[in-house]
Amino acid sequence: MITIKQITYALAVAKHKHFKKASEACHVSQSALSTAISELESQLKMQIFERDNKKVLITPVGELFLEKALRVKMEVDDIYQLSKSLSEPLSFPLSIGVIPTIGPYLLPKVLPRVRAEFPKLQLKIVEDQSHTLVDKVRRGELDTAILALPYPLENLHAFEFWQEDFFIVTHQSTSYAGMNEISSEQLRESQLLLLEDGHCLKDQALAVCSFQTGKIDHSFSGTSLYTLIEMVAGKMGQTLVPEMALDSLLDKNVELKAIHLNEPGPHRRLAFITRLNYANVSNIEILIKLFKQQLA
Amino acid sequence: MITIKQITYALAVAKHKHFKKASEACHVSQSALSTAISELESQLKMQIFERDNKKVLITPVGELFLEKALRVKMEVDDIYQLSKSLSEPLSFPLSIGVIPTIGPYLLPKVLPRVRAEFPKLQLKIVEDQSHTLVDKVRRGELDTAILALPYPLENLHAFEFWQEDFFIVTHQSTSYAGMNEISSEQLRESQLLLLEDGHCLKDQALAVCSFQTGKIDHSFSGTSLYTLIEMVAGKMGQTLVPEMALDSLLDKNVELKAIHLNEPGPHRRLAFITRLNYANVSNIEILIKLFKQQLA
DNA sequence: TAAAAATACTCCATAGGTATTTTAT
DNA sequence: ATAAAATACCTATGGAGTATTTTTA
Repeated sequence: MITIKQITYALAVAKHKHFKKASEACHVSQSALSTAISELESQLKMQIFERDNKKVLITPVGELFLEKALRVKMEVDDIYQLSKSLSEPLSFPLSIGVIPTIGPYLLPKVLPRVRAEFPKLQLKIVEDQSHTLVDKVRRGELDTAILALPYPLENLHAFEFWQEDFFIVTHQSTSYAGMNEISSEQLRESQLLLLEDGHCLKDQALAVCSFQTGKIDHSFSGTSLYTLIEMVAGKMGQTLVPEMALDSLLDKNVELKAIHLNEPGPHRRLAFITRLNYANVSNIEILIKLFKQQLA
Repeated sequence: MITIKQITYALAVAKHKHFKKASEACHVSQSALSTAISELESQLKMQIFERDNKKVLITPVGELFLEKALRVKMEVDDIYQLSKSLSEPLSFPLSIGVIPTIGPYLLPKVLPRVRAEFPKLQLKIVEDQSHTLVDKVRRGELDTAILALPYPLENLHAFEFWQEDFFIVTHQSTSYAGMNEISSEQLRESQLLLLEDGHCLKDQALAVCSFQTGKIDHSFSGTSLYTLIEMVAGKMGQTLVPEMALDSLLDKNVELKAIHLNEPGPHRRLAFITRLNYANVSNIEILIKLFKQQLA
């Protein structure tokens, strides 16, 4: 099997038309280069160079060989180039999954900064529900995904980077509207509007308001937080949204009021998940650092 | 420096998604392949595969690497292909120089056969005078050249393949026209028409008719045998042509007569010349065999 | 005779093999 | 417990160096 080294040496000889000069350019002895070329020629059963003590000529087949050899060399150089560019962090494609109750609110806050800091980074964002994202991460279709915990994760790493409380969004006309804090207990009698099945936010909301099962009208489950907010504006009940979503959801609905849900502990924790042996944890860590800075 | 072997192994792993199967495909042990991949990854400072005891995944950078690696592999395969095709003789480009007093008469006789026998052969034919061709062969611009000997050749191989006599072409109206043989002595009084300086045929003709110098009118030197024949047809004198040129020169000039020049020994010997260390002498020998068959 | 490539010879790095260990399911 | 990759360890090949020889212009 021929080697890249042989090819490199052959190209040097072709360039310098001189074995000694070529060997110096390759930082090896004349002997080493000479035997490498001989070996190459005998392996390929072709004479690439015609040489005597005065000149080095390239044979017609040598010309053909060198043409191909040069292309090999360039491709190999490309590989080294790739390797080098990777020593710079986040300079290669990264695919990130994100759930619908995080993506639209988190990414606009953080991605501009990411793009500014790592202009070479090619980001592929996939929005889907947690279970789909977990599958994709497991199968290697995604490098990582941003989920809201608690969520059952087996054999995956979770890199938590943020935590937040829930807020109850209600209409100004309800009796809750004057409150600044509310407990789940106080919501016992209210109509809670939730996302449809599959959204982890629904399960997390139910977990926080564990008493609620009877009071939830599943016929009103929404497909996104925006639709839920529209329903709240239509006085059909209350809903529960994560803190980071408040700004974009409420900015033009002046008749709506967000009330902090006063329950012990954070309600959801945001985390990057990866396979246990994912290659570029360091990049995730860099992203997390940036995310924290932007969210603060 | 990474090796083609490492690249081959990596491509096999990417294909089989399994180290053991890949190692079998490469006819090496799992251990050898495993260490080769590790070494490749550490040299490139990138993780190409993510592996555990159940699965092998390709990392995003691995994907980039493998893309380039595949191109390298294909180019290298091309080189092996080239090597293989060379084991078939005359399957690669060959440049041949030929002098004007040989080319137009010899090549139409032999090249059709050559093309039939070696359809892959790409022939580049250069027509020029001997001294130019010798230079080009020496500099490696031509693989070989077909010359007429005697000709001074230093440090070149001559592969003689044919020899022929000269004929005197004269007009039917001259006193020579009835003869079948003629000696140079009998030409002493005739007006010889020769090619201009630089054509070896002129020198060879002079050598055969060594006495002639006084009787040659250099103001009539021609640029090709065809022009000389036209001058003979115009009754301006006689000329001397090699045997192989007779057919095409005389076929429509019924008023001309060719007379064998009766001098001891062949008048010119045709030979391929090459550099002493030319790579593909075997191909020249194959050509010579074909040429002889076709000329006989 | 001189300049250049080839060769002889030695040494060391490394590729490859077998056997074993580690690891995660 | 099992399947798979990693590792330890040994061997042998081959690549690289220095010194020398061959070659031919």
